[in-house]
Amino acid sequence: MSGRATGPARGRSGRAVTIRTMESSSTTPGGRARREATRQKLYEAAVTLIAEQGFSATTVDEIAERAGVAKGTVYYNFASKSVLFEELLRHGVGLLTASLKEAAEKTAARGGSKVDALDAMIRAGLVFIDRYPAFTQLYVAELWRTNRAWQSTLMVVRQQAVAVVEGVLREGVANGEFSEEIDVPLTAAALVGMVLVAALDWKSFQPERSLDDVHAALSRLLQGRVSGRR
Amino acid sequence: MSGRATGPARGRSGRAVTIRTMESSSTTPGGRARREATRQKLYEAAVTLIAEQGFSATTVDEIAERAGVAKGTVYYNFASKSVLFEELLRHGVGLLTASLKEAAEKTAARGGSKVDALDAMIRAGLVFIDRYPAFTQLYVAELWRTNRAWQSTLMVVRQQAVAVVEGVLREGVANGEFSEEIDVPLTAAALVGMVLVAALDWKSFQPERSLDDVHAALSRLLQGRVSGRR
DNA sequence: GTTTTTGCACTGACCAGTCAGTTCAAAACA
DNA sequence: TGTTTTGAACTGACTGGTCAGTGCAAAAAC
Repeated sequence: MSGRATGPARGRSGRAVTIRTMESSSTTPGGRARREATRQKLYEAAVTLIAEQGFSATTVDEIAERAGVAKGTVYYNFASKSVLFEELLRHGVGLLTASLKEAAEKTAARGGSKVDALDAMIRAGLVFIDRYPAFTQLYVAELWRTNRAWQSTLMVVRQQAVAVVEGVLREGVANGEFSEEIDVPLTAAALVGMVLVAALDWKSFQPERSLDDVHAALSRLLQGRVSGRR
Repeated sequence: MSGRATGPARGRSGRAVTIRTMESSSTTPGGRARREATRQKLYEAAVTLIAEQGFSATTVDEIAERAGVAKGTVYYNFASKSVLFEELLRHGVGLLTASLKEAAEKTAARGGSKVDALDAMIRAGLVFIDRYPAFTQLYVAELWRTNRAWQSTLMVVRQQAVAVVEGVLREGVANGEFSEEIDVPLTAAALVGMVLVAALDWKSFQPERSLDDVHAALSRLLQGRVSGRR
């Protein structure tokens, strides 16, 4: 409604300094919840679009439109498109890590074995992917890229998640439940990959299958019940 | 011959055309072979750039520059950037599929079990990824995307590769080597994922490890020798 | 009163794809 | 043999369009 009746936009000559109102995520008694809601909407819009098309092919205009928000609002809330994406990554992996940890700890509290813990984490991973398929998709697509701005963010965040699996494997080796010969980092990566790829395939190519079905198949593989009858 | 009977070379706006000093290129193959060589150079340039940056973030100018070729040559050889990429995908997955098939067949000819065949295919997969890490990276990054031009190409090509694994699993079920309860497509996807993710992690985060090391770790997982001592 | 959002015009950089012109190996010719 | 012609392969400046990010005043929310 407003806008631009008077005062021509400044060209190159009068390059005005960007005056961005303070980011300060600190104490904002005013519309803290409101701002948070806007950011959430932007995350949700961005995650699906970027999962479908990739980061570069997704425009800020699209994100704003899908979030039902003005483009200016995107830049009021995030310094740039990349920053929005990085925070999205951090947020998403944070959820996953917490979920994995919880699964491992609950199993331990119940006195379960380490295989049980791994199994519980597989399920937690599947539940996560079931709930946030787009995020998972986007994460996998970006994980092994190099030369991108958010590369370091991604590494940190990846390690947090994998470390949870590695921890359980190491405890299992320590208490004799797992062979001492297993390669912890490699096995952890393989397990994560197994779940990731199986789940993405599930969602992409046979979405009618139930989570329990998929979980059972992966459990069987984990416990070496593939070879050998029954 | 076209134009240029008189005066210096001119572009359309009268700007003088740069006359490049000719590389003598005495060993240049002429005719068809030359074109094929150009396409090969373009594939190689494109595969690494797209693996690093993604499809949309990679420009045709970059690809041409890295291939040591003019931009126009890209469009002389491929209808578009997408077509170049699609042919790259087809070419790469073709190599992988052939390699997996060969591994399975050789094992069968040797009278090996189906687990042996799976193990041989794991190794073949690792060898492939070891040789073409950039292609693998790019493939994984694009596989679960939707709304992209090459979506259908990707599906076809994926199915070719996974089908080889599924075939071995089915044969194993048929001859009683594998449990009848296993879910063939899901298990195949999980196995592929296990190898893919473990290998990409290997290449990205611990490239000093030997292929045998990685293979041993995955073999152990396949044969259920993780839980249980020794 | 302050913070957040809106709406939209605007800029500058970047980029896919085009096309008039150039090169050269091999075929046709002398 | 040497010379001319042909046309597929290649070149790179250029075009038309797209998009991230800016600027700002009014309005809405708090």
